[in-house]
Amino acid sequence: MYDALIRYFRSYTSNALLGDEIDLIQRFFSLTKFKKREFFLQEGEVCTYSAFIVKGAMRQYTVSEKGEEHIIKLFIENWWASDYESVLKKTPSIYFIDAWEETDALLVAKTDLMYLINRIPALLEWIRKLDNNFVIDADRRISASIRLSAEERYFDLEKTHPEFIQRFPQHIIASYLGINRETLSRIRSRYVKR
Amino acid sequence: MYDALIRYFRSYTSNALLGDEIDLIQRFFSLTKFKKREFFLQEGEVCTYSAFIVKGAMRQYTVSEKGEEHIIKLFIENWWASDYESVLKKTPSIYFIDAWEETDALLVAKTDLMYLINRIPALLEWIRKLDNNFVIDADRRISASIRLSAEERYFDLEKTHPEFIQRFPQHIIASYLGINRETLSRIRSRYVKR
DNA sequence: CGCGGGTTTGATGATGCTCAAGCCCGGTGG
DNA sequence: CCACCGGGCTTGAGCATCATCAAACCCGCG
Repeated sequence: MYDALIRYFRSYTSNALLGDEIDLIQRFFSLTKFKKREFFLQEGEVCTYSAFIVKGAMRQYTVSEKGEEHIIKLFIENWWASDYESVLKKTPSIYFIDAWEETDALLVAKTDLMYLINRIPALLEWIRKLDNNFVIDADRRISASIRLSAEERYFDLEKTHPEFIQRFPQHIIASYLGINRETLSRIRSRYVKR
Repeated sequence: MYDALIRYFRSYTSNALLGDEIDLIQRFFSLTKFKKREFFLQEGEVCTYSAFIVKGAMRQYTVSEKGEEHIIKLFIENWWASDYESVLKKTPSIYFIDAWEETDALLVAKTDLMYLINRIPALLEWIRKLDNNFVIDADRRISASIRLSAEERYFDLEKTHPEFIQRFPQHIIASYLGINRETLSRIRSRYVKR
């Protein structure tokens, strides 16, 4: 179970991970299973953990007064589910995070993760690269939302994250793109015809 | 001139900045002035510098085939103008960055900045916090673009970045929000009436 | 067989875009 | 001092895109 995590860390870093460092890491991460629709985080809570997904898929979303879900992130294997803002600023989250599929995750408390990063050079290298990737990904999505139409954003997602389109039902993808299910259905039907 | 930069770094870090560290920093940052509309980066170039804005304002945007500008970022005093993705991945940028106002900036090469971060603990602390802020800001904007209408996004910006609204003309703000100038004009006129 | 979750299709309407014209205001030059 | 110009803002008419509401369909599963 922890192998996946260690392999993941190694893939990010040129620094070696030593045996006792691996032990230390294992001590602070605890395996947790989520059933479908089980919450990892609910609106109003302060998020204090990050979840590394070993197997499964989760989603992060808001619920409007009218009860509409707006999905702002999707997570699958080797991703981290967490509300960054809430964790870092210790403020109540405006999001829900739940499991879309049955999910095995390794949870780590923020304070423990900080400790590990300070103590293990490989993890410092990892977190810096991860943060960079987050920024690049986020910038791309912002840029897409400003420049592209609904249709173009769908095809952009097909290029940048085909794994999402295979894995999640269409109405989830639609919400993630900020359009509604019927519109996405029509966009797709326009192109299936040829 | 360098005072602003040093003060800025200090505001981010609990680690002290020593005299010889300050000397080192000054050696790698060079003062550059930009006239209005002068480019810091053009589409197709690889971005190798970051610009700390001491005084002035810059913008980052794409130009579509039809010649429309889509502004994806605005920078003012104490911000960093740079194409993160191009810098980190060494890929040609899809963006232009130019000065909107006359601007004094301190430029640093990516490799020099890396060197400084490795050498000066206060700067490591700074860059980590900065990256975190970038992620939080970007997430907020993504979330806004999915959840909110054009009108709501404008009022959201009024809350989160009132300094932009005062500082930039309306058509720039409209582009930054991903709506067009006429629409923003109408949104505002609806509310001035009371 | 019936149910639940997901997708599709159609009719209608709101939101925001396009194109076109006019206005406002500060700066420049005759 | 006035005329003109450019940049920015506003307003209107018509249109495209996307959302909403409603209904039907599809399919895997108990």
